[in-house]
Amino acid sequence: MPELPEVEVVRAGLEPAVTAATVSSVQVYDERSLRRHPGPSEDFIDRLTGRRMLAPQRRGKFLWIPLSPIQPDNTPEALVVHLGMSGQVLLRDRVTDDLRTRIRIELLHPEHGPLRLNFVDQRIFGSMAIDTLVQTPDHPLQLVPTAVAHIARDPLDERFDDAAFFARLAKKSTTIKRALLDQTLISGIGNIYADEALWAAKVHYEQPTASLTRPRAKLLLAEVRAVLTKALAEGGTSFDAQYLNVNGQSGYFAHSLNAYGQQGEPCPRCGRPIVRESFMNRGSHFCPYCQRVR
DNA sequence: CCGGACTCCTGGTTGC
DNA sequence: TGCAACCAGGAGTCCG
Repeated sequence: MPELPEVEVVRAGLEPAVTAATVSSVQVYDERSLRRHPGPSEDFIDRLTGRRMLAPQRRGKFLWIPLSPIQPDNTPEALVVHLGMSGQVLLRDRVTDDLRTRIRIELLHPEHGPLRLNFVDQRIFGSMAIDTLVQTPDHPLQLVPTAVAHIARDPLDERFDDAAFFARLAKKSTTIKRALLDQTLISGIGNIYADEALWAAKVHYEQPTASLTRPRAKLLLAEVRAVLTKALAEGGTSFDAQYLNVNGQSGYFAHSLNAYGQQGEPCPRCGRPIVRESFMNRGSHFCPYCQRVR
């Protein structure tokens, strides 16, 4: 279940390997991984083959690799990757295969030579697509894929507007976990880090956003950043020097979780049992004593 | 605007 | 032991 830290680990791992590399060939083994590509797989292959890749970018859980334009006046395009629930982008040498590879992209890098990207995805909730890049409304020089245009900046983005976020929270009539998972409000947070940040800030997942005091909202945002930053630091430590095993799941369960999946276990703060409740078709894990609606 | 239901999907786990 | 039912959830869509 890759969230912001896992996706950033993938982005950072891909950066030195794909930047300035040229796509020599593309194989699509499962068309379902192109669900979000506007066209048949032949179109995906045609538009990607021969293109040169630029530095990978990320917003929230979306990752994209801008492609060098064929003509200077062409509409800028990018290869957009979403890992969904189980997606991985594995950076390999030219002969390594991986089980459940849905799409393979062969690259030639001017310094590193031939490389291969295996897009592996067990559950096929993830996808690859070629998309056009458009301006972001709040920054004329920054481009994002059209599929990402509605996604809010993430809390580790230096242009994330804390005050605007608090103002939108106060105006909404919804509950806080729903808001944290709303990628148009704040991006990059999934079920695991939502539960972890709420636990750390002692906020109940059904706390109405409008009644969350400003100090508590500030604390919650700080805990969101702390949880994401800590996970990022732990996930970013397992790089292999020669061939980076860029793995969306790496380090995921290595870090200690205080609430997520801990139902029945003692709350690390008060010792009372963590409870799991069903919410939004997923589990919400929390301490009923530490985290109360108020 | 809001929330609930539904869709996509497969492999590990649970239950009979 | 074997097999079916269940469960996990990110994101989009549709509907009331």
